[in-house]
Amino acid sequence: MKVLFMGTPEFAVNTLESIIQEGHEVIGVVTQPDKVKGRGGKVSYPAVKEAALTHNLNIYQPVKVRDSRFLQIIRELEPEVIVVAAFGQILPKELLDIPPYGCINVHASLLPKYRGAAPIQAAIINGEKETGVTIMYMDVKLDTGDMILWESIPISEDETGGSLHDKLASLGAKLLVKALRQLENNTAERTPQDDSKATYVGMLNKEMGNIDFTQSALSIERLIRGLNPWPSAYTKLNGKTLKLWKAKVIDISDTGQPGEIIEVTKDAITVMTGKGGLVIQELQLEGKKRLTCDAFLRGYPIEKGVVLG
RNA sequence: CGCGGGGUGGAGCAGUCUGGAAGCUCGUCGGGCUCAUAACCCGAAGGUCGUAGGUUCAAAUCCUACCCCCGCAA
Repeated sequence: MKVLFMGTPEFAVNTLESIIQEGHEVIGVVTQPDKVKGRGGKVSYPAVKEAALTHNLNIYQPVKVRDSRFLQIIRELEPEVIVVAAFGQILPKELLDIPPYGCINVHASLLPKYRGAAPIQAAIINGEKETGVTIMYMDVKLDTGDMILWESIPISEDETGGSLHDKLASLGAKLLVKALRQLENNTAERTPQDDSKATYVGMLNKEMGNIDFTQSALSIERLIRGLNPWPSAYTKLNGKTLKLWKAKVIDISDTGQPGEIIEVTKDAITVMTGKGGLVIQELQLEGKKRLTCDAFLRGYPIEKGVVLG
């Protein structure tokens, strides 16, 4: 099929590659404009653009896809189907109506749960036992379209946002290709979402990683995993940002205030929370590398009684 | 030219301001103690102090350029 692909970050790359491998004709790749990123204000390309470049595909980077000139360009490409994966812009109805087979989307959750921008991390943070990927037809509202295919995977005890992202990205690619086949054969089904069960999650931002130690150790631990590797969960130690990368919940009775370091051994720091204790196993001080707790303590002695936050 | 921290035996750090013998906490190896140990005691190996120049009698330390890692911002 003649496919127009729309996507931006790493998550979408798997899907793009799979479509190419499957032998479809990718007539164009639409991605977000280049942005100034990184230290020193260097310009970097979206991951999808990098991939598109290596395959010599036509690349479009409209600031707004709803721009009429851009819509005209798309019409002239005459795509049979538009595949969208983590693109980052809302598609207007005029665009959705262009391809005869419609616009289909790869979404990293089991819809109607976790509609929106950061479903992968949300599933971990909320302590879900499983999550998955849904392939659906797009409509004008956000992630509300009829579903074609979905598949679930379990969330393991040590799952991080990064590890789950990778799993779902490859699962999503697999399912999307399968859905394309069904579209071609006219065997794709439409299952409406149960809107009454819908939940929404917003974009990830730095602020949500600021650890509130009055929360339970359980939910803090999930936050740490969910926001790993980005934007990461953090607190403050002696005025400096301290990122927490790995921790373990322990059941202890109340001693000390939330955020207080109640025990320091040679290779672990235990912090009091609103409910239970949190044993920090891996952390990173501002300007420093990510370290295991024992390595950190060798060069940065910490006293019991110090309060984080 | 976005702001800032840093690169010192295998790990994490001190030492740099005020040039003058390579240090600390661990790890590793050997020995001892012990019923035993991740504990304790004794000893040993292991370093181009990011790279290249410069200043100096003398540079981890001062000057110049470059490379790499990291936090913020985006």
